[in-house]
Amino acid sequence: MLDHNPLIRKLESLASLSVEERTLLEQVTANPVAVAPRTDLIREGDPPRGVFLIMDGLACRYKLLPEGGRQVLAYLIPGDFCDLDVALLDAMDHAICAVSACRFVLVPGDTMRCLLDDHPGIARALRLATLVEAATSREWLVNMGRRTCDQRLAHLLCELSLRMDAVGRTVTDGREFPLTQVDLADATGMTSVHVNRTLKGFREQSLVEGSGRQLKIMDLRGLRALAAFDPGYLHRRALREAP
Amino acid sequence: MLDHNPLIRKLESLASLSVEERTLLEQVTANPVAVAPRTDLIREGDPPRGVFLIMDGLACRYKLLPEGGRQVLAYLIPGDFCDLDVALLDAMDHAICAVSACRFVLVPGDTMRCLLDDHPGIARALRLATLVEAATSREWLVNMGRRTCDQRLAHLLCELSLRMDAVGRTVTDGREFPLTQVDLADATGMTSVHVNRTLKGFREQSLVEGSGRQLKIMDLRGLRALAAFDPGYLHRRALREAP
DNA sequence: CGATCCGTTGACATCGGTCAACGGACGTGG
DNA sequence: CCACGTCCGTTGACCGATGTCAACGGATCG
Repeated sequence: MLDHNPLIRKLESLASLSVEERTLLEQVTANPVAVAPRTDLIREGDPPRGVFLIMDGLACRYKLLPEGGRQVLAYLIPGDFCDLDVALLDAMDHAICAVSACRFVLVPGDTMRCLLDDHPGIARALRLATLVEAATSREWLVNMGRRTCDQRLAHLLCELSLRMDAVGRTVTDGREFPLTQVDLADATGMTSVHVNRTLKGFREQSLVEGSGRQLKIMDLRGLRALAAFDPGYLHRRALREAP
Repeated sequence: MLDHNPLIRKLESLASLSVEERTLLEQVTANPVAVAPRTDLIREGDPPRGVFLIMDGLACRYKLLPEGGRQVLAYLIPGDFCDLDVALLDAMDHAICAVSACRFVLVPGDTMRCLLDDHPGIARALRLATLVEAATSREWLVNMGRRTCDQRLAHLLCELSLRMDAVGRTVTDGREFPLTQVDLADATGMTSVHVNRTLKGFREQSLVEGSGRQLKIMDLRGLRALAAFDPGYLHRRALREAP
């Protein structure tokens, strides 16, 4: 019963949807836009134009620093969306960028209001998903504040592989890993040089194989142990007893 | 026209409320509960019992690590509340603790639903406040990932002083600073030893005076410059041109 | 064919953590 | 009222994890 539509698949894992609700979601997501890797969907300071909904590929939220650095704040995978109520703000406080080639839908504020106000099942699932994103953001904070670089990187890999697997888009099997070492560094508060060294260490411990687009997780248990990864914050019962 | 009720004061700064809406909020917040410093309002793993609404004092969200560390995820000041939709989750993924003596209200799920569904002005303001909290959480991520310890600590002090001032509860005037150096360390991913050294540096540069409960910000501009503090993420127009 | 991006590696510097000790403030119980 | 324990702030000595700088090679693309 796994839907091919990542949004519906994700929402069904969080709440049950009626047939009409599913149909409505199909309609809303019917005509995604494709963009090339490294395309900004929206930049910091821009007025929000609606809710971005990722249908395919990998995107990220990020902020640039005056001194030139970049901090990745979250990865958005198929089925993810940016804040439901962005329309209430007059300016984005961060940017959203396609990391790999992406397909996405831009849902206008009116449509969102309709989804949220007139469709309790959808509203419930969307709000739940938002809570999970907030929890993920908090977990990243723990990661940055209290873990070593080894652990941070391992944690990110665990989270990414788990979330991607959950929408049927495995990326850590050695064929299509979408992140460069610079991306990993910007997400974990590390240097790309140190990401490289850390991955080398992982390879020596047989935790991963390959590198670049061929990165492959060989020992998920090992990575999880290293990172003290506890998937509870993702609030997916199905994931708690995942391998 | 500044209300004494911190919730109403905060929400009025985000959206306009009708007279009935204000009255309703007065009712909801009429009987706060007082707790001693260092009391947990709710712990990680507990089922949510409603929405906590801070009326007085300072609280924080935090997580404990298996290895024994603690990461503070956010500070909640008067007028702040935890996630509006927590009722949808079956377990808290983090804890909430009173840092100083606090007064708070626990708003039941039903009451929240009523506030959100039947009172558009309140709903709008509450959702906006939630977006600001998410933005703050992201800014903390930037802080942890891309700034030096000096900057991190300065940034936290700037944010705290700005937010507290906005609800009329100045804490950085040398009389009632509520955080210990351990608290500051747990929030910034530092060691309390290093917080101490960093504050000493701030004193030597005349950025602050005193320490402990007497910490006093002497040169807010200097701290802001050091931290590259840009209050835009707080989305308060009134704050952008603050001193 | 040159430019560019990305991964890789080595040498070196340093920020910030660890460990340890101490003293003052405060509260509590005898 | 005193003695003690505890929490918090403070400081010094030490060291290791991680950043910085620099160079190089392979892949990809126009």
